[in-house]
Amino acid sequence: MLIGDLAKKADVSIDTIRYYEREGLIEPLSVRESGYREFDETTADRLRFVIRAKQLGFSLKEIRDLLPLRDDPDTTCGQVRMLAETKLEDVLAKIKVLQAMKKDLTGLLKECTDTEASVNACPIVDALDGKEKKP
Amino acid sequence: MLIGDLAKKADVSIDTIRYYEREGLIEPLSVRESGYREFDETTADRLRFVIRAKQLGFSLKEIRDLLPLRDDPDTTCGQVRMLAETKLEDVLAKIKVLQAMKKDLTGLLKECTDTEASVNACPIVDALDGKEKKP
DNA sequence: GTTGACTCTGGAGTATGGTCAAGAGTCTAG
DNA sequence: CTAGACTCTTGACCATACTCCAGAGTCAAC
Repeated sequence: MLIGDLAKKADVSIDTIRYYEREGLIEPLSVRESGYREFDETTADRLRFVIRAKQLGFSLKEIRDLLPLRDDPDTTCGQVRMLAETKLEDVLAKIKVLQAMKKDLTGLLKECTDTEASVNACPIVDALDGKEKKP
Repeated sequence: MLIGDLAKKADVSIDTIRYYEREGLIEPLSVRESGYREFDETTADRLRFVIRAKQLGFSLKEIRDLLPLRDDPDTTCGQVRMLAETKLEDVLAKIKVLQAMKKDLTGLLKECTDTEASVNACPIVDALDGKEKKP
C-alpha cells in the first residue's frame, strides 16, 4: 500500500500522514530504494488509532505518549485509564469555560431586547464597557 | 498614563498592549517626541472592552469588528446583538463537540474497570483501535 | 519509451495570541 | 548630573496541526 492508498483509506491527506511520521506517530512498514513509503494494515491500524484519539480530544503530543502504551503488552489498563481520566478532566474544564461564556452571552442577549435602540443604550456594549446594568 | 501604568491597571503585559495596538484594537491618546505612548481613561476603557470581549470568547479579529460598532452612535443595538448571537452559536458548537468527547471518554472509563489487566484487554485501547466491545 | 499519475524532499506559509530579547534612548528623584 | 527604572523599535520565537509549493524522481500501462 502506498501513501496515497493509505490516505484514502484513513481519509486524511498525504501531507498529514507524512507530518504524523515526522512527529513520530506512525512509521511506514518499509521504504523503497526510491523513497516510496510502503504501508500495511498494521500501520493503517496505527494511523486509525491516532485519528480516533484525536477525535477524543488528545493532542498529537499526548497521542505520542499513548502509542507506546498501546504497543507494550506490559502496560496495564490502569495506565491507559489514567491518561483518559486526565483527558476527561481537560475536556470538562474546557466545557466549564465555554458554559460560563454561554451564560454570559445568553444573559446579555436576554437583556438586549430593543434591537432598534442606539448602541449607546445597548446592554451588551454596556457590559463590555464594564458598566453595570441599569437598576 | 504611560504604558506600564496602563498594563498594571488592566492586568495585561506591556507587550500585549503594544500587540493590540499593532493589531489595530487600541491606540494611545498621543505619542511623545521620544516615542513614549500616553494613555488616558478613555483608552483604558477601550482596552478593558477588548479584554472583556476576549473573555466572552471573541477573537481579536472579531473584537476589531466589534469596536467600530461600539464607537459609532449610529450603530443599532441589533447589529451588536447579531455578533453576540453568532458568537453564542460558536460557543454552543464547541460545547457540543466537547460533550461528545466527554460522553465517549466517560463511556470508555466506565467499561475499563480492571485496571490491573493488560493493555491487550483494555477497552479503551480496543475502542481506539476501532474494535467493538465484547458482547 | 512515453505518458500521466504518483511520490519524494525540503522548506515555507497559515492562523492565533502573544512573549522575549537586544540595544538604545528617556525620564525622574535625589 | 547620575543612577535606576522605564520605554522604544525591530524582529525572532513559541505551540498546534497542518497545508502547499517547487522541482525532481518513480512507476505502471500501453
